[in-house]
Amino acid sequence: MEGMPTAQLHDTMDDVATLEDGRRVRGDVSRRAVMERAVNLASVEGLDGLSIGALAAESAMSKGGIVALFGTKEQLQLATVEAARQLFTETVITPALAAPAGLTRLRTLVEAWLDYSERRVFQGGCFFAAATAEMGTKPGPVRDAVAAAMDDWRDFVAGAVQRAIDAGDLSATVDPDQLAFEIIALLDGANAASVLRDTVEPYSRARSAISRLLP
Amino acid sequence: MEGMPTAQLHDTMDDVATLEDGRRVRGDVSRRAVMERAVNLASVEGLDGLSIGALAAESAMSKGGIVALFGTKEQLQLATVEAARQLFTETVITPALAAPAGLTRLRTLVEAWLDYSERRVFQGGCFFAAATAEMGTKPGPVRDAVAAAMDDWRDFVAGAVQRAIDAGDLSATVDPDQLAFEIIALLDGANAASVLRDTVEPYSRARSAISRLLP
DNA sequence: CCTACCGATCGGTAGG
DNA sequence: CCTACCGATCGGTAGG
Repeated sequence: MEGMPTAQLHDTMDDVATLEDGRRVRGDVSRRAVMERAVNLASVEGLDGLSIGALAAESAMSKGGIVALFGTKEQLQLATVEAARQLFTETVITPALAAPAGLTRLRTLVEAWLDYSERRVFQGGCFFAAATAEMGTKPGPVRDAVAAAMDDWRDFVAGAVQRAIDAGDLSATVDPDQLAFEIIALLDGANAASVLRDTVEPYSRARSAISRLLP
Repeated sequence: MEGMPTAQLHDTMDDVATLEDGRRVRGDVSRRAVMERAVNLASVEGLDGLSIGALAAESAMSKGGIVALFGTKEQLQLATVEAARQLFTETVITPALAAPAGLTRLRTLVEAWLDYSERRVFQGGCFFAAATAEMGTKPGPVRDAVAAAMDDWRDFVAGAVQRAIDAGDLSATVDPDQLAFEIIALLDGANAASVLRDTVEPYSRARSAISRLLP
């Protein structure tokens, strides 16, 4: 490992499969296994509540091992946000992109999101709703990473609306950013109410409100 | 508002020290001074991030002093939720009750809430939005207290919608619980986006969406 | 990846 | 309300 800023490189590279000394490869496998726990722990305890010691215990690993894999706590938090972003993309974005652009894609997107929240893909409900509330008031790289992920998500929804307008499915008078704001607010409202009260009823309310917006 | 706590009456009293149980009176004064800090600390750091030591430092008091005033950390958290509830009521509910029942009251309620969030009555934005996201996944008395406060709020909004229906301002086909859900989701969505990105633009989006719902 | 250890802070108690 | 103190846990380092 001498001279190689391993932890930094890993932040931007997932698949470093073949290396001569083998340690990097095992590191990647370990990283992925630990990340699965980290992402769920953080969705319940928060990104600040995600402690190195607790993560080590849940991963059957020593604290030193976690530190060796991820570096500082802030680097661990950033890796966790990135892992959550990837899981969110696979679960929500990918199914929507498989549907034809227009109203069909928008409806698929909404259903995929509601399903993602209701199925508790993250143990504590939507990871990013929790991270937004927690980090919104705490300036720094972690907040910036969460904000960037939320910007991407909002832009994706607004883009899907624009495509629906282009396809003639929605009126040209619709403001994509405005509609995206409303859809996201209703989705997040359902997630928050469902997690707090442990009911699925809010998902019906969100579905009903959004279907009025997407005629 | 009949159940006004006696603590608030001391505000206008000059000579509290002359009461026979002098320690209790000084305790009440201290409690309210500390609570002002606690509520803001918790809105930024979260209810779990609200530590006895940090609160003591911000209050120019010893840790032992905080413990003597509030007891365990859980009791401190419960007192903080209750103090936040009172401040929310004064800031949002009271102005709405001063307006005539019906659409006018509903619009006043929405404006009071948006103003409450934008003015950062709590340092970290809406206290209850943060508390909902944080405690929703952590069963216990504190989560129950947050959920009860949110239930009261939702019922109040739904009640205001029902009054507007009764007054003939809204169609009798409107479902008060559904409309309350949508209004609250849009308000919370504006709060979350504003805190995360440090913009006021989301408030305009919420205003525009809600005014479509309240014709 | 481990053990062993560091200073700081956590919630809470004892005694005044 | 204070000081003094408790065991546990925090993030992180050293050395292997």
